[in-house]
Amino acid sequence: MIDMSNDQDKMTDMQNYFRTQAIGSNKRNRTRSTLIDSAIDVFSEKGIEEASVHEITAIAGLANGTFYNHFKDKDELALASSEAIALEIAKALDGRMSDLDRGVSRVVVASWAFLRITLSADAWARVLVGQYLRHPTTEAAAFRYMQGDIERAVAQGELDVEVDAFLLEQIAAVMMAALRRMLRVGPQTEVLNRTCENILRLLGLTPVQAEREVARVSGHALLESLERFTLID
Amino acid sequence: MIDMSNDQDKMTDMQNYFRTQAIGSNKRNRTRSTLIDSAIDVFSEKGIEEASVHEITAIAGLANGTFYNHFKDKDELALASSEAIALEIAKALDGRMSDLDRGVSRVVVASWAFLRITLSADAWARVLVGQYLRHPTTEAAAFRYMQGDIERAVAQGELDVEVDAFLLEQIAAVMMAALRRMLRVGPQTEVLNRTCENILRLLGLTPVQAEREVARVSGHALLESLERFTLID
Amino acid sequence: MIDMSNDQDKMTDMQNYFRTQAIGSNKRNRTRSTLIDSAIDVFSEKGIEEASVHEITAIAGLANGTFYNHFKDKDELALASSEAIALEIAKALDGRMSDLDRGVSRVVVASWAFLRITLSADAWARVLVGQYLRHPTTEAAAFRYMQGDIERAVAQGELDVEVDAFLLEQIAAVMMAALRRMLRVGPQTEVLNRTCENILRLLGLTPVQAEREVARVSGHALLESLERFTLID
Amino acid sequence: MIDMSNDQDKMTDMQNYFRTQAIGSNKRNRTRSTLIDSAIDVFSEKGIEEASVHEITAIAGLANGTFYNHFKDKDELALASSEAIALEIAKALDGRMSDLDRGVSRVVVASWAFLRITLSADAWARVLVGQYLRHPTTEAAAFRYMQGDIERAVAQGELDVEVDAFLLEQIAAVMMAALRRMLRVGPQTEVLNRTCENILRLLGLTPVQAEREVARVSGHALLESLERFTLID
DNA sequence: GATGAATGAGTATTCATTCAT
DNA sequence: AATGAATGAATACTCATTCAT
Repeated sequence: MIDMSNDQDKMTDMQNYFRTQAIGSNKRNRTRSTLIDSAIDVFSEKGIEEASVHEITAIAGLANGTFYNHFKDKDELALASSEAIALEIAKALDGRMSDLDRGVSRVVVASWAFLRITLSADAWARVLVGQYLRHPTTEAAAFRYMQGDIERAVAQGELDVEVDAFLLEQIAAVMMAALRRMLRVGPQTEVLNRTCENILRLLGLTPVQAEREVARVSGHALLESLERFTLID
Repeated sequence: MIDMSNDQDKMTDMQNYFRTQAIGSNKRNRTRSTLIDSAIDVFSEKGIEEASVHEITAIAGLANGTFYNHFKDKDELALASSEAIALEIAKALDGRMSDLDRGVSRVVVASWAFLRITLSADAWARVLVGQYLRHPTTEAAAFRYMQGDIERAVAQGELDVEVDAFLLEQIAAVMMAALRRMLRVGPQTEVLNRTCENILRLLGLTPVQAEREVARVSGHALLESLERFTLID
Repeated sequence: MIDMSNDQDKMTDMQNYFRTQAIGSNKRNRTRSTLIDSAIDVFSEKGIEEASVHEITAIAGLANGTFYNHFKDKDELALASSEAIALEIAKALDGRMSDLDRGVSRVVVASWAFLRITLSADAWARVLVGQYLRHPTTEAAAFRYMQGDIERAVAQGELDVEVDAFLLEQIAAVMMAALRRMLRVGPQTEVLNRTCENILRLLGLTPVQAEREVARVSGHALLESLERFTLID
Repeated sequence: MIDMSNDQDKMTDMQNYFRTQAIGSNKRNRTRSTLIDSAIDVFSEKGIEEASVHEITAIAGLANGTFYNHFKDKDELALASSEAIALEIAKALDGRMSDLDRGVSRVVVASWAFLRITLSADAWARVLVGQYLRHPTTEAAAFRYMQGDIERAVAQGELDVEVDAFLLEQIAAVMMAALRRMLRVGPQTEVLNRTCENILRLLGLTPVQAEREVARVSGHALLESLERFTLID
């Protein structure tokens, strides 16, 4: 599932990611996926606000009007795009973490991997950030999958925290801020680590504990593998 | 616990805040301030994106073209508005905190007060949040005034942390997330306290220390006074 | 001597000239031609500068935005209009002069006819003049078709002249000046003849030769036919 | 009266030409001249159409409203500017040609000098061309001063031509076309000579005679001096 | 006479959306 | 389902002009 080659072909593949996934599906789904691919392309380049339906359909090689057979408006497409991305990432993480039991470690790995994966495909990151900035709470939902791992850690007696919407929003906020920073300055291990530590601090660990947890995981083969992670494999 | 006595008179005052401040200044400044007042009004109601120059000038009681004698475009006005707000808050805090020496306490008070003050004038909060979501880093600069207090705490040996852009961005992110939440659900002491604690955690305190610091300050007369704080007084 | 029977029916026909030509073509072409007809109408009435896109589309019976499906801006439409006119005139002349061999005579007939035809449709003349005044060199290209006839005359040993851009510009200049005059004072045989003579003088004939060449052609059936020339016939 | 130095200082001088001329005049005249200088500056750079009153007054170092104390609108200023230029050139020529008696030679020298002088100050040329393209007949009046020389030549029996408005317009047209060309490609002796010959051809000389007349004058000290002509001296 | 802030009519241009084909 | 021409509301922005100071 892991692919070490980051060559240009992969980039091309990323631009057709969902369309490729939809091969074999019915025509409606294929067209829909083509639109999402184009949307991610345009959204990431010009921002969601500045993107026009016309440009998206043009890049998709479809007619203007076709868009409206699939989406009510640009907002719906933006939502669908970011959800498709979030789902894809969640699926990838789920597969990889299946044999990881400790809730705290799962939180660290998931956070680290989320940031890392997203940045491997920075068009995806831009869309997630863009959608978050437009509708912070809607998008914070993208992190709700982490809720399960946090609650697992609570049940395991490793975290003492009330898991509520406010907490998830705070976690989403620091992750998104980290993502924005790395979209500007490029991926940085230090930022990845500090962000994970900050999340653990928000979850009630002391700085020392947080650092230890991140260190504990950072030698893990899983994260190593993610260093060269791309979603296409 | 929180005083929400935002009677209409106060609201009216807030809507003319900068114009009132500019009385006695020259005509150019008065008009400019009038535009900022209107902009805050419209921005907070419909969002910066959806606001039209036409509506802003109409509410200001000015001609459309007058806008362009003062601002290049809507972006410049949005920036000017949020900067005017941030400056005003900074000034208010500075005055009140002049006899508070402990850096950590200053950070808590400032954070608490920032959230509290902003919410007393929720139009201001909406503009700050709106501008933050459009230009997160530009606006994060609004929090840079906190940098001094953090560094004071470091110098006093109470914090052990490297104060860099990443840290300030993370703090801004949690504050803004808290602000957004309270703009939705209304001001809540719990959110104010938890947000302050989170900031202290990001600054390297343990959860226990953070809670103690917030508790220590929360009985303080200064915060009490802020309970009924409005900027016009 | 000149037939000015430009009855209203003819005028009406001229106002729909290109639209009429495009009947049978696809919708896109028909709309485009409709816009050109309207543009010629408005341009000739108020000048290219003063014409507004709004007015053009209103007269065309189309929506404002439709314009931008066909032309980037007013300049592009002005260019398209004058080119359509020039092409149409060139086609009309080409057909009529097919059995005229002498280069010099062709130059005279073409010049005379160009001025004459244009004036039969003075809206066309106004557009050509207007576009010429905005972009003299671009529009001078409209006269480049005359280059072939001049070179033919040179090959026939009747003219001794170097045909270069400067020469064509000078010829265009005198023709356009003549056109402007007649747009003010109405068509005049004397102006037509003197302009043709001037062109021949610029081409190197002596005044006597020039006069003789014009006289030689002026009894010609072709010119007679042009006396009552309108493009719809 | 002739100045051989074309250094940058002279350029600066040209930009203040009329203001400098007006030193010693009353304030109203000085302000008016300052406006004309600025107008020539802006008109020549962006074209008359694209120039704004605001920009002209800004460059003049005057307030917006001051403009309207001196001119009704931009058109009036454009006219005043081109007339001021034409008058200045006419004055310069008049002085230099006072001892030249032959009408034909005066026409050649005046034409040659007009083109040459204008190009020495190409901002002037741009304004004259710009104004000509907006109002061809108004500006053609600038050439009416040549009428006297032509009539002198007729009286001397050297030209056999009827001097009427049409003829003057044709001459103006070829001169302006030549000017436009040289504004594009730079001054060229060949263009100067051919233009003068063309004017003589329009005046009824044969090509051979025209060439001889131009050659006759071209060795003349007066033209030689104009090679390095600048208006400031 | 000069100032320059305010005016507001006027225009270009975009773009989501519709609908006949 | 897909097409793509047409729509027209919406908005930004310019700039000549006025007028109180």
